[in-house]
Amino acid sequence: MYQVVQAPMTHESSKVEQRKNEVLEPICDFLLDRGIDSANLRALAGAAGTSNRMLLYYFADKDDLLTQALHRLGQRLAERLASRTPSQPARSDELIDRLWTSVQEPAVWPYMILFLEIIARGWRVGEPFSSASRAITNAFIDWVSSRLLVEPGADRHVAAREVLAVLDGRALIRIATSS
Amino acid sequence: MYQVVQAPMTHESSKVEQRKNEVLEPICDFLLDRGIDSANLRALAGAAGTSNRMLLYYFADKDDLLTQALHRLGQRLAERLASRTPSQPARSDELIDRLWTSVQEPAVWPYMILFLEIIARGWRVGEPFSSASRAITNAFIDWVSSRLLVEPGADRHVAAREVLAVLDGRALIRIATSS
DNA sequence: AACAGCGTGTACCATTTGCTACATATTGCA
DNA sequence: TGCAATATGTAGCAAATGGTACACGCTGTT
Repeated sequence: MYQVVQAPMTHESSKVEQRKNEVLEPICDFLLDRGIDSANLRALAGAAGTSNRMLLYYFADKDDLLTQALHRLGQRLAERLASRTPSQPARSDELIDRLWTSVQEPAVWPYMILFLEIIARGWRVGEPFSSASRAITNAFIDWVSSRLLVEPGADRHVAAREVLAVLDGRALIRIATSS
Repeated sequence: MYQVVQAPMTHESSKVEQRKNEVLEPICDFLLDRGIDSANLRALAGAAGTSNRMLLYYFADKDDLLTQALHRLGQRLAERLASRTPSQPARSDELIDRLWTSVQEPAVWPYMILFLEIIARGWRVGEPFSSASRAITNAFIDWVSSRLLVEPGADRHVAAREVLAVLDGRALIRIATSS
C-alpha cells in the first residue's frame, strides 16, 4: 500500500522539532546550574549530549537557541512556582515571610541567580534577555499576586510588586554577602 | 642583545604608581557605563587613553586590574553616598521612600546595574567579584544605617539590611521591566 | 660619554568561540 | 533497489581576547 505518512518536509521537519525539544531541557538545566557566561555552544552541546554542529542545525544561531531556552525557563519557573507553596492567601507582611522560605528552596534559588544575570544582560544588550527578564518577573509577580490578600480598593498588582521587591532584595543581599 | 624587560621592580616605581592611579579613574567610568562584559583590555585601554600593552605593564594581569578598579568603585560609591542626601534620620518606612529617590539619581543608578553584574559574577566565579559584592553591599548598608531611626532594642544592622532589601528589590524589578 | 634599566610601540601568539564547508551516513519513498 | 532529502560527523575558519617577545628611545647616574 502506498500512503503518505509524512507531511512534506519544508525546513522544520518533525525530527528537528523533536530534537529541539529534547535538547532544550538539559540546556535549561545547564543554564540554571552554570549561568549564561558559561553557555558557549560546545558546553551546551555537551550538556545536551550532542555537538555544537547539531545545535546550529536545530537552531538558527546561538541567539535563537538562547531565546527558546530562556522562554522555556520562564515557563518552567511559572509551573514550578504554581505547583509549590499551596498556602492560604495572606497579607503582605505575612506573605513575605512565608514566600521567603519558598524562594530559598533549592528548586527556586537557581532561578534567582540566573535571574540576576539575565536582568543585567538585558539592560546591557537587550534581547533576548530583556524579554526573558520581563517574563520571569511577571511569573514571580503572578505567583505573589495569587496569594496576596489586599485591602479593598488597593492595587493588587502594585502590592504584589512591592512584596516581590522585598523577596528579590533579600535574595540579592544574601547572594552578595554569602558568596 | 636586548634583555627582556621585566615588570617594575620590588617596590613599584613612582611613575607606574602614578599612571595606575590616572588610568583607574576612566576605567571605573567605563565599567559603570558599559559593564563588565564589555571590559576587555583593549576597550579599557581605549577608555583610559592607553594601550592594552601598557595596562598589562601597570597591572599584573586583567584580574589584578579589575580587582583594583572594583575596589576603587567601592570607595567611590561610599563617598558619593556619604556626600549625598544629607537628610534627617527617619524610620524605615519613610527612609525607604526618601532613599528610593536618591537611588534613582543618575549618579547612583549605574552602580545599581553594575552591582547586579558583580553580584552575579561573584556567585559564579568568586574573586575578585565576591569581595566587591560585599564591599558595595556594606557601603549601601552603612549609608542606610547612618540615616535609620530604630526602636530601642532593635538591631540597627538587621533593620538597615531590610531597608536596603526593599531598595535593591525595587531597583531590580525596575531594571527588569524597563529595559 | 657610557651604560643600566625604565617606559612604550609593534607585532605577534595561543585559546576560545560562533559559525560554516564539505563529506558521509541514514531514511523515506517510488 | 535506488534516488532524493534529511541528519550528523570532521575539520576548519575568522574574529576576539588575554598575554608575550622584541625592539628601541629616554633618563638618571657614574
